[in-house]
Amino acid sequence: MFATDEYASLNEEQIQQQTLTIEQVATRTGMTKRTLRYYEEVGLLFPTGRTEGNYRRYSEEDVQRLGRIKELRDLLGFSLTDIRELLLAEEEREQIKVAYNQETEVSAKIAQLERSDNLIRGQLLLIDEKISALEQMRTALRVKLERHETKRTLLRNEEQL
Amino acid sequence: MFATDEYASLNEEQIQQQTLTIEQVATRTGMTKRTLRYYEEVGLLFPTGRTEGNYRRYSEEDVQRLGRIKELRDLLGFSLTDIRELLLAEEEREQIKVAYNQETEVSAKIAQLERSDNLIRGQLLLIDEKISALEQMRTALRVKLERHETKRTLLRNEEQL
DNA sequence: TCTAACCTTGACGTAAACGTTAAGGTTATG
DNA sequence: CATAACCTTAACGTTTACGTCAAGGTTAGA
Repeated sequence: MFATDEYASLNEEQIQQQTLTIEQVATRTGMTKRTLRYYEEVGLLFPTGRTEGNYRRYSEEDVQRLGRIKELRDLLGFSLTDIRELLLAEEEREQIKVAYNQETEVSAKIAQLERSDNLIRGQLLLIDEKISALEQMRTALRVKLERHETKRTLLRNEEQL
Repeated sequence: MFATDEYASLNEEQIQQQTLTIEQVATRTGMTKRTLRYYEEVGLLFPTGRTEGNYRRYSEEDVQRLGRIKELRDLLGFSLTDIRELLLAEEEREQIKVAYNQETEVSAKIAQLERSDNLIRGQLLLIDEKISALEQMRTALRVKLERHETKRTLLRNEEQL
């Protein structure tokens, strides 16, 4: 009764303190305001709310999601379309989870889990592929460093003579 | 005397068998001819030779390099500009290696190695960053799979009752 | 030597991912 | 309540990484 009414007890001003303007989100995430609007345009991130005057208001969750998006974009080089699908897959899993919790029959519950697992395994394949390619590159570079180290040791011995 | 004249003993036809047309390279690498021409335009890959009539002729090395480029582009999501710089850094290391071999003074040789190492370490940082981001994602997904496995076991036990 | 099947260099087109005004509405603050 | 500072949508501009003709030259094979 107390926990569930947690938000109902907040007034306007307090609610506004919970949310962020587009400017605040932009500086916090290192993205531009244009980018945030664009991401909404292409269905990547809809801010949680809008003010009376139609100003965007972002929640902490929104900021989290933006972080995810940036990671997928910058570090992993996914296209925005790819990212949207990845995040959609996650949301789909969330839905499956809800359905799972509401399901009473055990065999149906197990089936939901299987469906979810398939989505996860698809993503794991993508990731594994990238990781092994990167590890190969890393190994190659490390081998070069080691060879240089060996050469340096030889040179220093030579110097001693 | 035999090994150094290896290529001089080949006639026109045999040389042509060593090289590949743009079409052949395209099919082999899974890229389009347009892409190959574009990569030359932006300074990413210059085919080893040209025929009398100005047709591009690619060597096996060229194909290797294209493979590298494709990997960096598709798997790691680097831009063509990034890739050009990465490959340039590698070529720079090659140059340092040559200078290194021609250098007689030990301290200078060691300095060359250091220069080369710095380039390598820069690339390693980039790669490590990407790998750890990917590993985090992988771990998160695997944890989910395990949780599902646990749930399944519980459900099956429940069924037995 | 002739011709079909290649290749060449322009040059214009396109999708993705934003950048940049422009014209006007909203909000916060003295 | 005025107004500076912020926000909105709309619309056109830009860069990257190619796709797609077009007009003409080259090559390989009968």
